[in-house]
Amino acid sequence: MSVATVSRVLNGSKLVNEKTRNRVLESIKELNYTPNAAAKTLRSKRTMTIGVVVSDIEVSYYAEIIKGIENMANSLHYNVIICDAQNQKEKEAGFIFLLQNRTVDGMIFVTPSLSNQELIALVEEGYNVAVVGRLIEHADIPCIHTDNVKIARDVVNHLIEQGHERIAFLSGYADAIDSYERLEGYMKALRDAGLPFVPNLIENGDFNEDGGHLALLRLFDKKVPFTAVFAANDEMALGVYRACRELSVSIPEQLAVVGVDNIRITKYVTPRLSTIEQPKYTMGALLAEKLIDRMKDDVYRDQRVFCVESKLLVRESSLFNRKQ
Amino acid sequence: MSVATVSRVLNGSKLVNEKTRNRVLESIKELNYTPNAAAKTLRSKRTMTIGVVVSDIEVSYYAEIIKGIENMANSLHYNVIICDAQNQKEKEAGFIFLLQNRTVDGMIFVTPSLSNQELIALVEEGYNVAVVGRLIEHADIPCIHTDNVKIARDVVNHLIEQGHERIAFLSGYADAIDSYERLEGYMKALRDAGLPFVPNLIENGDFNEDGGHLALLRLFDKKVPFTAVFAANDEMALGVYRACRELSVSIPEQLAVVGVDNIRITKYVTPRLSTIEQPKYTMGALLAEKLIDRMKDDVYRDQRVFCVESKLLVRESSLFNRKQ
DNA sequence: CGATCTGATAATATCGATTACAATAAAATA
DNA sequence: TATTTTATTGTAATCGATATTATCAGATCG
Repeated sequence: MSVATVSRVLNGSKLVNEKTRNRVLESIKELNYTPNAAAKTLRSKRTMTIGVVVSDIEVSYYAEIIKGIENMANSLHYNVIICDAQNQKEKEAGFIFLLQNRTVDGMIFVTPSLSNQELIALVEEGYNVAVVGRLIEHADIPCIHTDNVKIARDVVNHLIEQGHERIAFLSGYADAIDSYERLEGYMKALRDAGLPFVPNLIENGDFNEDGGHLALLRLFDKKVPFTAVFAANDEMALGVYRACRELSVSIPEQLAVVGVDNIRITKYVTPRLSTIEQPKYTMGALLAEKLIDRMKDDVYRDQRVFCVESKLLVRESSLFNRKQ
Repeated sequence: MSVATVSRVLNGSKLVNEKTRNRVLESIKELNYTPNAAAKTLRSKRTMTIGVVVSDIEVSYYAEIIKGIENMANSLHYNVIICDAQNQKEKEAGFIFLLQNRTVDGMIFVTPSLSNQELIALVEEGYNVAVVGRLIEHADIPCIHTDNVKIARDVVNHLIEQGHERIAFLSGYADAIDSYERLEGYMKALRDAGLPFVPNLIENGDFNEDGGHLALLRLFDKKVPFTAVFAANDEMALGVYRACRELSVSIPEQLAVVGVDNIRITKYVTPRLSTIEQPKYTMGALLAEKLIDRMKDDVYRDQRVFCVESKLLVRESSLFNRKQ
């Protein structure tokens, strides 16, 4: 029994006699042998690991995506290393370095803060990269994103149907692609309905609760009338709730509120928050699958860009029809 | 410039001439060189990685602990691999196998489902193991836990002060150590206050919302009067809220509710949930520090078991004094 | 019966970093 | 100048698994 034979047995080579194979398997059990991953990796250049960089795992939207990534990867015999930047941009660079260092087989980015340029640079260095939440053109990067324009239109149309005519929009970071696209959808829906676009009804936030809170306070300060708020995500909508509580504004009677993401808390606040449900888990799983796919075989490339469907969930926070 | 010299430079050996060192450093930059982690590990037998097995990362209580682990580990130049069993017991065994396979330098367990026996077995196999949330006697395992008896007493005493005399207790899994110890504290507090212990006021749940919901419904079915509920954790308390909504029982007027853990949602529900705050982040950080400590140096061993302080946060869900 | 082929196994080079030891050059000393 | 020290650098073994090549029975064939 040489090391080679053992290796053959472990890798299911058929060039081993049945008797020898059994003898090897027995010894393996007896000695409680586990192959050394480092040695394997050193030789084969494969870690069977993919690294995931996420800007903040506490954002339940991201957490769900990562769950999808993880389960799919595991079922394909890959392991996942999660790098949580804890909302600190500067940490992300460190994680990328770490992942390069540990030579993961691929990386998935679940973060808005890294630029397309940076991702493309990684690809050019030879890494397998995939990204959630945006569309990168002309690069060999699997992408999964949602139709943000449609999301915004669905929300605004719903509010218009409820009789609202002055609808505020709380954007996220002004430079985030999500913010931009949602603003676009917001404007389109207004235009389609023949409603005026009032720039004063737009406020920027930061996708966090505090940002939503401040943004709404600024909005009230302006004394521009409005009866509904479309928050770029649920966290900001929670900030709106807080502001309304402080100012004794009742939701939905005085102000209708709609968010995006369908995070867990939306079902626990009073009134329950209307929001947009996205197939987060599926997004993660699908992306992981596609990434692993192209790591295996770099000749055949099927679809690279995926756009998933999202759905409006109407709850009490936007159910108060002004038309009647 | 030989490989040895380069290695010496990288490892900060002082056996290198200043000029050579600079020359090496320059080349490293120029070639964009990164040392191969697999080779390093193969040689040194150290991965500079610790594995964390968590029963369910979505439980924000655990998530916070893990954040503490991660930050501390990172600051000590260790990486962390998080293994989320997603509440599936059978997954945990697989993860342990994975961690052995990847030869992490140490493992931290943030899960109630693995038995002490199993953990001790790992230690006997030579792994460095640490555990959150329980106390393991006579084993070389750093532990961090809270004084569950005190937690329960604090809660029950608070309810008694509010004038409650018939206080129900919704336990978690009957066999979980937390359940058992909290029950003990509950009984002690009643006894100390000269109140009777009514076995019918105890119901078992599963530490999840649904379990709390069902447990409370069962409690109501019994027709045993009670004016307050001590839920073994916040998730179960949320289940209580749901049951009360369905049955139009008002909190806190008809029923006072207190939970444990101070998860985020507690501040968003109406009324806000009284609960017990535990220094989750610190627990994680401290445990990681201790584990890494003993991985370095297996001669000196300082304190192995830590018990952290927790604190009652009184909010509206238990603020309705019956004495007046 | 010798030559060729085949199936099974052993030997060995390799991956990249570390490290004990050897080698060399430069400096210090006799 | 010869010799010893010291400082610096190179050589080669090593970690454990894998892939390629070599080896060696038996089987098959002319």
